[in-house]
Amino acid sequence: VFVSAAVASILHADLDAFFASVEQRDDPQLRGRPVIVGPGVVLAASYEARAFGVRSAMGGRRAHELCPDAIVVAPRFSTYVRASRAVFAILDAAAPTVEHVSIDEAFLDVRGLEAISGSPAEIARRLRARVRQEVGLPLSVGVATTKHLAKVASGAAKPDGLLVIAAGDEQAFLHPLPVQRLWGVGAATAQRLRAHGIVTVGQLAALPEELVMGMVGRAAGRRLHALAHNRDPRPVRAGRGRRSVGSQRALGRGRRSPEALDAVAIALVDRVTRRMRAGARLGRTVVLRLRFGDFSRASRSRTMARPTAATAPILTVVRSLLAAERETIERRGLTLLGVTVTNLESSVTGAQLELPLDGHDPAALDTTVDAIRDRFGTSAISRARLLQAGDRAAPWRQPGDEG
DNA sequence: TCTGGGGTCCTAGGACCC
DNA sequence: TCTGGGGTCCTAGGACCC
Repeated sequence: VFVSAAVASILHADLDAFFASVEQRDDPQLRGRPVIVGPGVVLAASYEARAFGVRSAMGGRRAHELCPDAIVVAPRFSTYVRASRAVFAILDAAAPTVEHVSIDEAFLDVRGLEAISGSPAEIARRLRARVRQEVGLPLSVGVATTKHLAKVASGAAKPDGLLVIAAGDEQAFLHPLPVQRLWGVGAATAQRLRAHGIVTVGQLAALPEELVMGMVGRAAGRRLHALAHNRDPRPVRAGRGRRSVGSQRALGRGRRSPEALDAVAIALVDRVTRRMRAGARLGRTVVLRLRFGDFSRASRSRTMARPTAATAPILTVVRSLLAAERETIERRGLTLLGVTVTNLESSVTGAQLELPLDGHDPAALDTTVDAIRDRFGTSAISRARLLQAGDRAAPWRQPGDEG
């Protein structure tokens, strides 16, 4: 399906400096002042702190040098999750198709809502006002014909702004921007383009696709060329599920005994499997992430015969992958250990098989969907909707399979 | 600047299958 | 004995994003 909206009706909603804004909301003394959510690496910086050059992912020491007067507060993740849920409740009520991208970001497709809710710009204005009034947070919104441009627009609208790129104005907006503003262009790709004298989106757009592919690789080149021309066929997808669940822990420089490492592994596996069970998800591939004493990285993975969310089999795999690296770890030291489970599928396939697929009885379907929600929680329902819509990509177990 | 924690997608080679 | 043409799945690593 190639979705290309004739009018700008895709919204990208993005909470400004999310963690830092929540802290300023809850402590009036922090308002108007540089706030860093830390300590250690900067998780979020208020706009007052950003004015001094402080950025997220920056080391705490560097941040202190740039902005010695910043107030550093410890993160309160459960408060952020609550705030995020309150915002998403408002977004979910505003459009039938809302794609949750991360804790502070979402796409909305508001096509066809003109008669009920007004123009996309009016919907965006109302969303911003409601989030401000009801949750107390600044929300920036970009409106455009594609997801990519809506995201670029919300970025340009920040802080606390709204920017609508009308159909037909795309190239004029896009072309003067630096290439880094394109989705998927980071330091490495920007450097490669700069080596060819390409700095702006306009310069990139002037090149034939083959040339761009030669500079940055096949897939990336194709995507960049399309984005520079504002071609982005990705539709807004309701409630897209996550593809992996992981947890990791930095270990510092000190040496750890195999027993201490095993204790960390147990804690990581426990965290990951708990989250999988809470989300009714099973996984088949276990990835062990390692970072050595010199900060080089490696990953080791193993795919199991059957998907699971149980602690024991996943811990067994993690232990065996870890044991195979023992010598390397002893030689080079270990500064980070992580466990990620991918190849996820929903654990509710048993219930899915009970759907009356050939009956087309809406009442029976509703009953089944309600039953699934009661047993497995709302996270299972997005999957059921996808299947209802005929999503062939969703895993579909055969009746003879176990589980 | 000595370094968090959570993710996504792509590439490439090898094993294996018909 | 040598080899076509099509494919899937797994593993490891890299770039990127918030």
